[in-house]
Amino acid sequence: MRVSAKADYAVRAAAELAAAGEGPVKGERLADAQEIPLQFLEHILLDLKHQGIVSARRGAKGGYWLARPAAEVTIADVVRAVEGPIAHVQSTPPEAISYHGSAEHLREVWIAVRASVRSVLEEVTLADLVSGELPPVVGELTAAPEAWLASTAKG
Amino acid sequence: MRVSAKADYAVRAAAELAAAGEGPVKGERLADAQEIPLQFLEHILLDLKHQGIVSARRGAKGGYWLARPAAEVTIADVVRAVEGPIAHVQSTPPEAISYHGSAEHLREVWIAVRASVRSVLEEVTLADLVSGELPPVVGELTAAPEAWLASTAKG
DNA sequence: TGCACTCTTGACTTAGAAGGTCGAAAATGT
DNA sequence: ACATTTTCGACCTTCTAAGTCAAGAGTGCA
Repeated sequence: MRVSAKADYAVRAAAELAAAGEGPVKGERLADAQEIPLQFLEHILLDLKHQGIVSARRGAKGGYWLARPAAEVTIADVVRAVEGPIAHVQSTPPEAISYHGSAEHLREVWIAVRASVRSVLEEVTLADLVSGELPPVVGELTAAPEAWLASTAKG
Repeated sequence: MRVSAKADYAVRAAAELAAAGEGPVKGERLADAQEIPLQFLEHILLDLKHQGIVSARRGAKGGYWLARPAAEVTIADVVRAVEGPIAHVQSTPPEAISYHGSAEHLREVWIAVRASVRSVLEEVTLADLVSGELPPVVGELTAAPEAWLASTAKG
């Protein structure tokens, strides 16, 4: 249940592209702006290209840009492009696992976890992210002070 | 954003212990009941012991049992015992990361993700899990048909 | 005491991900 | 046509996840 470096980098790079607007942006500029290792970033951008999230052109005036409008790309799209499906259990979608005995209802729990993650990541678009006008669900979840603490009351 | 085999196994073993009640249960019986590799499971149970979630005794009448009542152990406790903190980004708690430029608001998004995961995992106790009477939040999140689909409309 | 039983611990193996290096391919401007 | 710029993709190293193996140490019973 952790967010990989790859996913974090991918979203940051995509945000930078969303903010840049139309023209192609060089990988090096993205790497500088977000302090991401350049070579690693280019692998990530390649993944994003294969998933149709960014486009790229080589050569002197080349670079990367968003293949779709920033308002139509969600953070979930970006994360899935580099990490694969969200909230899989043992590399298997939770609805495809059958639990036995006392753990029978665990499937519902994992599905609820996936749904709750999706409720955030599929609502926030790159346009929301760069404008800072995040959808209501984010505000509701970050309103409670304990949301900002590393550990909760129970430890 | 995936659930490790270790975490899944840990919750299943803990559920089995919760269902078993008082007496010590042998590792082998847990492994059989939940189809978990025995040697791997015993490493996991050791983690759970170190975190004070289970107790153990060696010898002929030995085995494992829950150190606390099943209604006082949440799934979040179990997951944290084997995976470490929930929803960390690049092995760092999201509130400790500072994002620059266009990605400035990404921190709020990751914190919202963590809060949403916690809202499920910290609500469900082992007692809830074995009885099948899951708290309302799970029912709400699993009610929508798309929660049960591997991919959503947008892909 | 001795012994069978079971947890405890550490070393080891394998597979894949994280992160980085290098050379080739392709597009642009002169 | 040619040099420059930048993406593209193969390869390599380090680290973690997942799982195995074998030996050590406490517990109960005869």
